[in-house]
Amino acid sequence: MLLAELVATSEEVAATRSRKAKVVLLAELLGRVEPGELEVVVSYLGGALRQRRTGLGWRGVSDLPDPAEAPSLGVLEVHESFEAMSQLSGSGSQLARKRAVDDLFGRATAAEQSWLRAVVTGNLRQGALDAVTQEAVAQVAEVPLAAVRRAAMLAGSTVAAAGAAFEGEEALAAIGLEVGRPIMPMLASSAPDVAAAMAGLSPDGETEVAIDAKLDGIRIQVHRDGDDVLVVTRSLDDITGRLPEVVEVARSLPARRFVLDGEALALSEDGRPMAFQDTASRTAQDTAREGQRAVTPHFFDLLHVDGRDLLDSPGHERLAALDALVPEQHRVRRLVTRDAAAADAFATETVAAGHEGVVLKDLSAPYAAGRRGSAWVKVKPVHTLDLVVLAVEWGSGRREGWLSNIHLGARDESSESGFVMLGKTFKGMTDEMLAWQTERFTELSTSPVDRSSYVVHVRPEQVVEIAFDGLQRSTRYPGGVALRFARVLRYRDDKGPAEADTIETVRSYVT
DNA sequence: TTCCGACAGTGGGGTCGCAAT
DNA sequence: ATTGCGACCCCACTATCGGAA
Repeated sequence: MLLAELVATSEEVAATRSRKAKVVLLAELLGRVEPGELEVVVSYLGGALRQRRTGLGWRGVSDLPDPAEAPSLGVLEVHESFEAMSQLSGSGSQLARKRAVDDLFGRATAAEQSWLRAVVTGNLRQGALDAVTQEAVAQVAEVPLAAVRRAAMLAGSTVAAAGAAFEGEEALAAIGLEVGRPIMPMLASSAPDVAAAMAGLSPDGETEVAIDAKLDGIRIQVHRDGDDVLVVTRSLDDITGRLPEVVEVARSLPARRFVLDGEALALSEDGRPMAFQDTASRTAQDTAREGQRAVTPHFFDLLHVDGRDLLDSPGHERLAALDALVPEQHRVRRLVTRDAAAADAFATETVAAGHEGVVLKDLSAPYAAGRRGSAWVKVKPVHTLDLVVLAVEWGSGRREGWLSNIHLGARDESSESGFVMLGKTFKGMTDEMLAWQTERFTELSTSPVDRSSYVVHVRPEQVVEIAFDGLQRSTRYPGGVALRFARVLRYRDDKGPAEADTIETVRSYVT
């Protein structure tokens, strides 16, 4: 199959908003794949290369040769080209990579170049990724969509499930949980507070709900098969070598084969959790450094133990098995209750102990791999500040033409401008707000609003109420701190910049 | 007919290792 | 030794489609 055929389909998919029409287009292309191309094509349709890392990013594809007049590239050729790039390392590899890019992109048409660039940078915006591709696979292979989804979650990717889908429903159904093969982790939706979460999970007030402490670390899935241990992250990246303490704990547990779900966290000497940045630093290092705190596992679910699959078992059964396997010190703190007040008190204690929040769980629900269902609901405390907009950036994609991402500052008398920047945010804005702020910041602009620069500076006059999860150390911003997960709640026209919060107030939020 | 679950898109902060300078 | 880049960790929120109620 020619890359041009795939790119043409991608363009058609992007051109329609109907998801059903996208599925039809993708299915039509999938129906034309040759044997041996299936995995590459499925991956490309979903907007991803088959290589996990190529060493190429936005910079690596920012300076391209002139495009070819006519299409000639085959999808397998493209795959092999990226495969060769992914193998490059060591001195001179950047030059070799640059040559490979020039060669590949020089043989691509203009349309193919922009598609390749989008896929390399992970920015293929065609309104269809994994889920829509799965629908197309199900349609062409004439198997139930639910079976494709389940296989994809258990095999860890849609590509892995696609081959089985074309072999038929039986091959698809044969894909189960295998110890040693990562599955997509179950995710949580969110609620504004514990009461709302309880109301959703126990509407009658009679149903018991599990409440777990939500630890602010790295999600881990731990497989053990005899002496072999595998530790993977949320995106199924293998980090076994970086977490020897976790491997040790896994080997110490009284079972031979199991799959655990949990969170890895660095604790300080007093047992309180360290800042997320410290856990992240430790888990990102290839080898431990001298004098560094260990990262310890805290498990909250058990998916398999010694031949017993628990994925489809209700939560209370999985938790019972978890409690039997894992000692308390390596389990997440948990309360089971039907009492909303008790749940709320547990959440308050948990946050006071330095944790991120809580996750409330439906005890009758199975482990829904890869889904962000309503069975798990997270609740985190939210802080707010009134900050001043210092600049705005032009948006992209559906925000093209709108001033979107705003720069946030707190009052700071010691600084020359009177404000110190704490971060940016594009979150929480409705289309109506985007339209309003585009006009408002055009009025306030002190630099050209003509797109010659993507940042537009404004007079520091507009106050905005910002929600955020906490502070983090920053080397990027002059105040030494940055907001974590900042989002807009509303613009405040009842407050002037002189009434905005100060950097001292900001610093009073303990991280 | 209305409601709501699931997706995709739009980007934020940080950390590390590596290659080039 | 520094710097820029790529890859990964954490992620919130809105708009939209299409099936469920």
